[in-house]
Amino acid sequence: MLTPERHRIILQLLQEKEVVKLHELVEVTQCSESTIRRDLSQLEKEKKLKRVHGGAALLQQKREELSVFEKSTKNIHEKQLIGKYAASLIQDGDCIYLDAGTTTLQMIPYIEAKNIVVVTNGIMHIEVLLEKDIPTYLVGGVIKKKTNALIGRGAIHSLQQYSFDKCFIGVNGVHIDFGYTTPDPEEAFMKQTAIHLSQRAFVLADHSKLNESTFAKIAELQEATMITNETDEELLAMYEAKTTVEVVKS
Amino acid sequence: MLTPERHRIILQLLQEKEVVKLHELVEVTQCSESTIRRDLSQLEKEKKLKRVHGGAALLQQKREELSVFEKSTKNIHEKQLIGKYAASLIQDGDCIYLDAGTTTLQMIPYIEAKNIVVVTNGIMHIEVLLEKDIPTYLVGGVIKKKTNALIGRGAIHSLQQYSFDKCFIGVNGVHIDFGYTTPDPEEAFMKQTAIHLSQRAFVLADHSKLNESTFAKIAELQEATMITNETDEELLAMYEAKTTVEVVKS
DNA sequence: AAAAAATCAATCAAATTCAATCAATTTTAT
DNA sequence: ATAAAATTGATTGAATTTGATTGATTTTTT
Repeated sequence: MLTPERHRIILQLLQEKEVVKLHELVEVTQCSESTIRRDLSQLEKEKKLKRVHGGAALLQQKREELSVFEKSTKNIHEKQLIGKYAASLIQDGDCIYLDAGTTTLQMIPYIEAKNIVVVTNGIMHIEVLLEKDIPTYLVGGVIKKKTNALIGRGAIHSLQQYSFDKCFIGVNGVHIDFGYTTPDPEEAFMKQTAIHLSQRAFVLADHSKLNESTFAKIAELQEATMITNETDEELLAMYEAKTTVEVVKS
Repeated sequence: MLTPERHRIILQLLQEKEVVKLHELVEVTQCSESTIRRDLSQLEKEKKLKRVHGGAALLQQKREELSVFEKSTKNIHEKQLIGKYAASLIQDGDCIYLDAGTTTLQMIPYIEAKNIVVVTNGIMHIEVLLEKDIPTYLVGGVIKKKTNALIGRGAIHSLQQYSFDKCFIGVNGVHIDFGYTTPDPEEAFMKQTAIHLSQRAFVLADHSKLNESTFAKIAELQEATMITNETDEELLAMYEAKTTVEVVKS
């Protein structure tokens, strides 16, 4: 049996069943495990399917991408709620800065305002923004591999070419004494600069970030409006004494 | 049995069965393996079928369903060869500008030089560069959706912060009178600027680009070394009179 | 948490298929 | 009719594909 014939059979079975076991394929094609494994490897490389333990699975373009960044996002549901609310704050004609990070990424699907312009330092954001036909500017700079964010001198310089109606910033820590913090000083400086360039600044922080603090300071609490989903009244009151807090309910 | 008759039989069998083994064809036509092999080679060259190990397969035009990845790769093989050669020109410690586009994208897997820095305006390039742990800077600017390239005033300004040992530029047309050209003036200006910022400039152009010209001029032929895979001696001599040409052999 | 079972990637040698070459034959041009 | 060109089939060693085997990894069961 020729290679393309096996490939055709594999893909066809996959279309019908969504997932297919290696053993089934061995049965159907009457050739060895090794051969099927090699076929699956190749087809995976060609982006025709996704290998899984025990066989292969269909990959739907969009569902696949979603699951990738679903994996990368703990507390996805909360982040989605926060993102949806934050997106509702954007108004027609706004110039927006979207900070890199998974929380701000969640905003994009919910953006409905027309005629806006978005500047971002998040490479992952680009694809989703362009899919929604939102005119997008990317700041220049060095790419931080771990977070796929643009940072550094070049990024700051590039950012300072703009000014914004609103900016949306992700943080790793929110603390009553230490303010908003994040582990990387370079990233912190990026976020700080964006806040200073914006008329209004919003910090997105799900409740796991509250009362936490990390190495590098971004800004004082009062320099930005905090958007969170924490519902504990006592904690809330404490922060509300220092800054504006908007709470998203589930 | 005459050649056209064999060809007709081969194609007809192929239509019916989608794939056909060499041995079947030997049986049916009653001629030698060698003859059938030659037939298959020729029919493949005429784009009537695709040879595979053990026989031949129908080539479906409905590659629409295929991934963006594959669509983006016309002349992939030639581009890979050119890319591989271009990558070999990069030396340890170089500062490189990589223009957006599929040809320069093909270079990245073959880059072996150590301690280099890459600046690019191609968003697609980033993922591959980071995978190879190459420190990467992205220029800022507005994102052109169609080509995933960063262009415009911001991009130019961002680019001018750097200078390069070498730059590698993709073009759409190479013409003895009109020089290097590309359809979008904004992109042309980006490429032009990069060339001016580089000690040495290389233009990557597979042979389908030769003797073509498009709207916006990038540079004169002599402003960059041309890397191509065209082998026609006469054509080659014509270009070599005007600029340095490096030919990649397959 | 440990053991068992299943699945995996990597490697190997055998079998198949391949491209390249050459001489014999057929076709074509003169 | 003769030489040149093209086509053919056989042969060669090289390249590819294949199935089996190995020990490692993952999943399931105990």
